[in-house]
Amino acid sequence: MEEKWSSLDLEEMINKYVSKTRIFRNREVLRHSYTPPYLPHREVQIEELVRVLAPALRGETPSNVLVYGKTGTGKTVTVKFVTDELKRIADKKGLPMNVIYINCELVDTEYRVLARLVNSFYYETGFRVPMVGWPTDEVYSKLVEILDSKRRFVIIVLDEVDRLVKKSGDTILYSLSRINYELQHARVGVVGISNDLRFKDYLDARVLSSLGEEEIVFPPYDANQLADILTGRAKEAFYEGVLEPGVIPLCAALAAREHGDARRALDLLRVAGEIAEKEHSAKVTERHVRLAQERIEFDTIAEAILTLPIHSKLILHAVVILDEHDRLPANTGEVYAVYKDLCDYFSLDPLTQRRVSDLINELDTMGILNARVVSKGRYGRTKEIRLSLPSSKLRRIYMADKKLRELLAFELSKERRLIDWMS
DNA sequence: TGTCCACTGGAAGGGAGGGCTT
DNA sequence: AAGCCCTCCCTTCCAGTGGACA
Repeated sequence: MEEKWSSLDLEEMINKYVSKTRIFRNREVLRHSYTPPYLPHREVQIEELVRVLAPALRGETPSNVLVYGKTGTGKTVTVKFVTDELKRIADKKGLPMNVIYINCELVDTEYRVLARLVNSFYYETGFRVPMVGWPTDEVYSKLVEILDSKRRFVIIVLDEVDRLVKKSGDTILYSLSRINYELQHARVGVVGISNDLRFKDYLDARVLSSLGEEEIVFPPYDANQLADILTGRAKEAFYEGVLEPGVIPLCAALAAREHGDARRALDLLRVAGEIAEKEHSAKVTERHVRLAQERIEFDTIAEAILTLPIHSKLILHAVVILDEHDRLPANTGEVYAVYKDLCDYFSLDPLTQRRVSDLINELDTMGILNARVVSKGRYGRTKEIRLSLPSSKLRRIYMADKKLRELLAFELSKERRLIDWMS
């Protein structure tokens, strides 16, 4: 084996490896899952949170609290930071405390939240609730039973709780916020984290009175604050002198434009570093940041489109076809007609217009389409549908997917018929 | 001023697909 | 195997509607 390696190959390999590690000292620091030891510009919120939750350490019932702020304002990381610390201190004091973190984007029904809560005690009970199958109230009783099996403090963190409520209503919050009344030995505090500032509007007054006892608002970061955050992380993440001076301000400025999203700022910096690394460049430059910006935008949208269910893909493509025949904005009826043709071509049963109307709304929320309800008076009330990005970009994305590529064949064989239909 | 278009979007419910207990 | 239960995706039905037009 060894004799196959010439010293030249080896030297090249070593150089490659060396140059590969020259940019990043530790790129993990730039991921949003990373909890830094210090959170700049969140001192006020940290103190608020401590004030609300710390009573648990004195053996009192902690208040429930709602945490608001847009994405990337540091809500999750701050809550994790504080609860980790509480847990550490509680452990030191020999006080039994559990912190349970649930992201409601994935766990988005009452049943699943309860099941997840029960299952988080698996290590203690050796018991698991299946992800489906049980009556919901039985899971709840089981939870109460497990919680109350001994004296303890439990902090339940529900991240993206607005999603849960929009999808499944607020009964789960109601039961959780009242759960202390059913417990003899244990005490529960709920921390709800919401991206939606109008979240309270969705809540029943009874839930609001107990869950919204305390509120903490996380304002967006401005460009200077973002720059501070990035500077702190960059020290750890990059080797010295690797970043050109304009890089951090540019990342901060771009992210500040995006409602002060620290997550986006970190992504920009990390991806810029990765691009520089791939180019074997010795430095990360502003050009790399611009490339990173482009790539992140493209990747997000491409990912979303490629994972769409087939009918949504067909609907989207119907709009693309209409666009390429200069037929935008189109209304629901027109999109539906082309969509039905596409289904026909693929030998699929078309969905009803009602359902398609909902899927169009979904594509709109994802930012792929732009659908606005308008009234055309005599000619009815409908949606005005446009693409939110050029069809050429969509085509580039299609090429990455084998099945989607078939969509491109559609026009060739059906073009004449479509043109007939349109005139 | 009323009519009427082309839908919208809520409500209810079906049924397939998952999984439980007995 | 039978009898439940939950979720997801979808259909069916339908009252409601903003505004151009007669």
